[in-house]
Amino acid sequence: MLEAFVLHFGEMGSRWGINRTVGQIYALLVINEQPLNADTIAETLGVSRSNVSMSLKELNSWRLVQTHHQLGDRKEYYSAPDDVWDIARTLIEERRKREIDPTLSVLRDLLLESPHDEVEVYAQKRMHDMHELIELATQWSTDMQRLSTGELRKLLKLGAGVSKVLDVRERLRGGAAKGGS
Amino acid sequence: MLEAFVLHFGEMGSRWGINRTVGQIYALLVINEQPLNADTIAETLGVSRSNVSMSLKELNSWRLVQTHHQLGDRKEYYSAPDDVWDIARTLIEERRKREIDPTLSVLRDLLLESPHDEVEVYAQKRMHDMHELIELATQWSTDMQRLSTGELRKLLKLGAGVSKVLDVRERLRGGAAKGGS
DNA sequence: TATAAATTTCAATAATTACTGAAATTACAG
DNA sequence: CTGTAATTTCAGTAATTATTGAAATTTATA
Repeated sequence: MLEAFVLHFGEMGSRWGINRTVGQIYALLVINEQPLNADTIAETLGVSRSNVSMSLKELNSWRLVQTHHQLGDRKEYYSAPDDVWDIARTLIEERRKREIDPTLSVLRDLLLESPHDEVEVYAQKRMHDMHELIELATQWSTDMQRLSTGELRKLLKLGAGVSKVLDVRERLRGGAAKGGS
Repeated sequence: MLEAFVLHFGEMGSRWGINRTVGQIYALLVINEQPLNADTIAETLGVSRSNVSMSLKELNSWRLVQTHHQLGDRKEYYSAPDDVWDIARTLIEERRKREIDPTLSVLRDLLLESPHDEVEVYAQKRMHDMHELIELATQWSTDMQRLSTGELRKLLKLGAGVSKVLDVRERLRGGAAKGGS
């Protein structure tokens, strides 16, 4: 069972541009209550000690692992946060910093250039749309990060139902006017 | 400018487990108003014709491209949807089908097994949390898919502000009772 | 149906990415 | 400090993934 879990997340990781071993190590940390040391991880997964070292460094750079020490033991022990929602939050935040923000920056730069022909005019129109979409989604996600796990859970559960609530609010605010925030 | 855009999305793609050429081709289609044929794409990006063929097949399997024909021309012409929100919707939906759903299925299966020891008890607790999180996020996202681009835009703009609106609703519904849907 | 254009497939190879073991570095108890 | 355990680095190698060109297949037209 533990093995199936670890293997699956190794696979999934590699589909999302995360290397297999990194995925497996994190899966292992997530389902282990006790923090693990690098040697144990290497032995459990059947990979080299140096691979574990590099992978943990990677996970650490994503701020996904916590380190601990056991009394009278010089080894370092690693664990994942207790709350999976925290893990998700960190993952999203880091991915934003590393991939989304640079993309927005590229788009902004290209939108500042003056188009030289019709082709570039259209290209900029598309870039503008993309920029708006990504900006909105990012802002929304950043906003959500501030909510407590409980509030977030409630909100997600409501799903598109929110839309109805908002309609009500709009009507209360007076007028059938559409749009505008 | 077109080049910078195409190159950036080639890079980004490869970070997300999408191969560079596939990313570049799609970027090219997105910023071109006119549909392009495979030869033009190959020439523009400096890759082989066969690579373009395979990449388009891949994009097609993600339902991200539309094909067209020009009168008196046997070549096939490819384009991306007009609305970038549609592109995002399709991308999310496909990724759900291919990656999220299988993961949920694995988690459900493992949760049905009876734990043999304390270690597995804890592992299942974590799997349960993960399952709940992914299930909620997925359901929410599926829900959102149904909204029109306009509604979606409005909702995202509101961000965590929704939370306040919901508080109001809860109070209206009577009682300071917390939780529940 | 024949044929020529267009597209796809696939085995070979190129390029990239992941992994290892050995050496170097760091951390720490005595 | 010194010596040892633990960790990290890194050059070499293994494994994977991407790309190509040639051959096979499909498609459309006459």
